[in-house]
Amino acid sequence: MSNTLRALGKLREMIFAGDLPAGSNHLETELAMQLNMSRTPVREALLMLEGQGLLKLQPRKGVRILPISPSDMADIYDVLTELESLSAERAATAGHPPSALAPLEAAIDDMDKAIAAGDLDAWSEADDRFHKELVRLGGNGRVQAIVDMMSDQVRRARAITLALRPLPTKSNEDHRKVFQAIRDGHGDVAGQTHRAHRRHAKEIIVDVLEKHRLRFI
Amino acid sequence: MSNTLRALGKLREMIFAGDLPAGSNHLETELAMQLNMSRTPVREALLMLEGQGLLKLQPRKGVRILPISPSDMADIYDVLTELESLSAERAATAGHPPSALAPLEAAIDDMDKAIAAGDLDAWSEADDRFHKELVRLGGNGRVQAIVDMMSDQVRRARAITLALRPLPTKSNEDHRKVFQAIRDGHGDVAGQTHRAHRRHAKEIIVDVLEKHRLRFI
DNA sequence: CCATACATTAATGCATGCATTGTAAAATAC
DNA sequence: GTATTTTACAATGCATGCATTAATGTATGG
Repeated sequence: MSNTLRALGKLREMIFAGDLPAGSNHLETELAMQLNMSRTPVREALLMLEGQGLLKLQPRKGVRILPISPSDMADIYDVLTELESLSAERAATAGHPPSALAPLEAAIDDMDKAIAAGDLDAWSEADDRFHKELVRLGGNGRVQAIVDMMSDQVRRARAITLALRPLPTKSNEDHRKVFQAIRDGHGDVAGQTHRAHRRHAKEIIVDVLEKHRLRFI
Repeated sequence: MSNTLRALGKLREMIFAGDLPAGSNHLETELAMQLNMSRTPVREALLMLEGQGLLKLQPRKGVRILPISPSDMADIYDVLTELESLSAERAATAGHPPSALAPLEAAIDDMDKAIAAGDLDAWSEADDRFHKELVRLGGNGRVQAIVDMMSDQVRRARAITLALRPLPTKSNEDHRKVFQAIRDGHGDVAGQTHRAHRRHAKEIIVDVLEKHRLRFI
């Protein structure tokens, strides 16, 4: 495995773990020291991460880890809403055999269990799985790539927002409705239900972020 | 201006101009020679272009310019459809002053003129302008970035498809309907009209690509 | 004659060093 | 004391060179 890829992974971890907090600046040389390699592979990794919107290379000022404002989060949620809803619609009309939908249902079941147990981490993991599986079933590779990228950004915010908002006990009813629509081949229903669900979730998240003045995440 | 950015621009031009045809492979060293700079900035530009989905770095085989299959084009159109329709909806409810909508209407007028004159290039340019302006009015920066990226890929295909399909004389009626809905603040109408318009356009393009067996673009 | 193993070649991954340039600090003038 | 100019420093952009490694061709054995 190449050093560039190692640097890419490590830097992502460091960003998500908060070792490189949003808004902070870091010099290429320092990062290379920390990662124990030369500047070249680090620089290459940084260019990729810049393309993914996680940071910005600012000559002579170091790389700036980009903060996510409530308005950014609203933009991201809007993109996710549309692309996931499209995926739900396509998943419903793609003619997937019932067995292909099992992972989706499993994710919903796991969310129910996590809610019953009050386990935020488990819920969060199962929710990720649900959305990822939904998009996979949609069958559009570009949608998957975009959603993956945006989900990364949301994940940075969720660690904070999860603790600040009520456990989403009701949201799983929506997930189940979407699942049933997909299973029954009702594309329009699947898409519209998911869109409504997501637009509602967006309101809640953005509200939380604004109330707590969480400008930096 | 940095060599990396120059390389980025030049390589893009070369791809769109067909100097680097889809499916072809090129060595870093050769590209560096052609661009009259060292491998480092070329390599950095190539990494960015890889992130944008225009090519793939294949160790020991050179960079491969990615072809776009009809199925790829279908995927891209689906993404554009959803994100542009969202933009139309948001543009309608954003409370833009009428003056802000002038460029949009101008683009539509120019398309009418181009159709009347049978000028394919002028129509293509005005159509680009319409879509770009629509997304700008939608006010979501991430949507703009994604649409820009995907539009690049469509542009590679259009040079071919434009000559193969009938002049889209009817499509401008749809554009005008979308414009009116935005002007009148009817978000739902704007979004749904644009979505229907785009889904129709997708069918035509994908049909053309498949009929002509245009696997590589 | 075919398959497998080895050798050769060349492209890439990466380290390193240097020139450029932006920034900040210091000094000078007002 | 403040503002402006100059100077010095240091981070980056990029060229270069080397080691690694994969692909191709060759040779040998079955």
